Amino acid sequence: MMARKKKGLSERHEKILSFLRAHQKREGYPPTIREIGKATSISSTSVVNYYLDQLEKMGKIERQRKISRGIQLTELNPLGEMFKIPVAGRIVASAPIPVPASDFNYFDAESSVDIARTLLPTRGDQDELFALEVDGDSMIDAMVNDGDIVVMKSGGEPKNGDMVAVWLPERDETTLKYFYKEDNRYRLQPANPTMEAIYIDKDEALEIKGKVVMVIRQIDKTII
Amino acid sequence: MMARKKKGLSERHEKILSFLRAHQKREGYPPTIREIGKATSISSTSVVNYYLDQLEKMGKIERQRKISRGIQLTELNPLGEMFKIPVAGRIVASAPIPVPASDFNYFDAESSVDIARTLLPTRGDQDELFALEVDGDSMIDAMVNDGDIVVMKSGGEPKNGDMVAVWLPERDETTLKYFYKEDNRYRLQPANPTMEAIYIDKDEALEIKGKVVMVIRQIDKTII
DNA sequence: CTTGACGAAGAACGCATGTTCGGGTATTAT
DNA sequence: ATAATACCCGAACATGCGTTCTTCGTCAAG
Repeated sequence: MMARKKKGLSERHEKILSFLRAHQKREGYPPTIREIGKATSISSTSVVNYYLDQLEKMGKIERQRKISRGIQLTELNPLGEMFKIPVAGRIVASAPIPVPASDFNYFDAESSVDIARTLLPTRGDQDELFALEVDGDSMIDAMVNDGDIVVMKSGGEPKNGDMVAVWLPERDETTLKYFYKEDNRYRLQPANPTMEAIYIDKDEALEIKGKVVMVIRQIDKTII
Repeated sequence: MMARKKKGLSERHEKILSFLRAHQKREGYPPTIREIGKATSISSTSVVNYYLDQLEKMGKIERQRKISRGIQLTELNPLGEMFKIPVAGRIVASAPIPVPASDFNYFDAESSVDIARTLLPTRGDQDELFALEVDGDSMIDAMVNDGDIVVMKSGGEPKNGDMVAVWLPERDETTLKYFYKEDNRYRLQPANPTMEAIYIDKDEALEIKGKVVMVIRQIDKTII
């Protein structure tokens, strides 16, 4: 008896949208007009169609005319927005980083993490990405803890300000630091601002193993 | 002239599977039998159906009979792989946490992060999840830095060992700590093992705003 | 050679599903 | 009051699309 002419989404719009979400998650494919009708107590397919047209104009959904179940939520990233990144191994301060072979095209599903594309640096070959699990507390000066997952990108020259994983052969040490090239040396700055930078002479060996793109800490890993 | 009776996946099986993957990613809904046929150079729908039946027996796909486009890959987690988590605001040491209203069913696309379900705690209402962006260096003792994104879960009693966001009214302070209930006090343990715990008497006020589920640090946010 | 399983077509059949149309009833504007 | 909207049926219509039936060629075993 009301809720008319109220601009924005009406109750039916909302119900349809949430049904679309639910159905897609539950079944893996979009519903038909009639299914939407049943779920939202709309008896006529034409009314559903009427609302779908409105939702499309509002940009909430996208429709493929003439094809069955051709309805997608624009908000819902059509799966595929995800990137599977292989976990190449563990990273410890006392050992070099296990950089994966350059030709890993398919990887074991067991050892990979899924990251949404929206969280990854846009552009750039994401095939060069790999991940490492941090072993031990030795990276604490980089604000990285035991069990954290470090996503790295191999290849490419590090720019000033990049966080990189470096292997210092003369110290037998792997470390994560912000990288700065200075006149006669490299400055490796810890992420933790309360800690001091270390300096590496230009003639001292230094191997940049990759650029750190992201750090993930899963605190509650409850299974079940 | 060969490839017959070779158990396992034939070339056609592979082609169909990869087309299913591609189509789902590209269009957001499964293809029809005829579309599969066209894409894999199979002229007859019955042949496609023949292979689909085999793939279903092998457990590679799941079919909803009689339903158009009722084909799903089992490999691909049928329940939307990704979870959109609303970013409720920023978290600072000097102010309480902005916990979102309990009835946010739809949220602005602009302020949300996508997290793969595989990285989130299984089970449990994921509707209670929300995210906060860290403002400033004040959470360094929790190994959390400026700009990090903290994913939290509201509701539920904190268990010993959980990392929680607490608001200490008597100190006007928000902090992230591991939570331990001890005899006459609460012990709030920093994530950084080199730092000391703080103790809160049982009669001192303490508000647990949520349980920290995940911390994400995007280091390279390069756009384009 | 015959038989049967397998791979493949093509066409017909029929339910599934999007589209359209004529006809309603409120609410609001003119 | 009349007209203009916005909402809402229900039903017919026209494809879309899964299913099934018939036929055919090939290969391996009996």
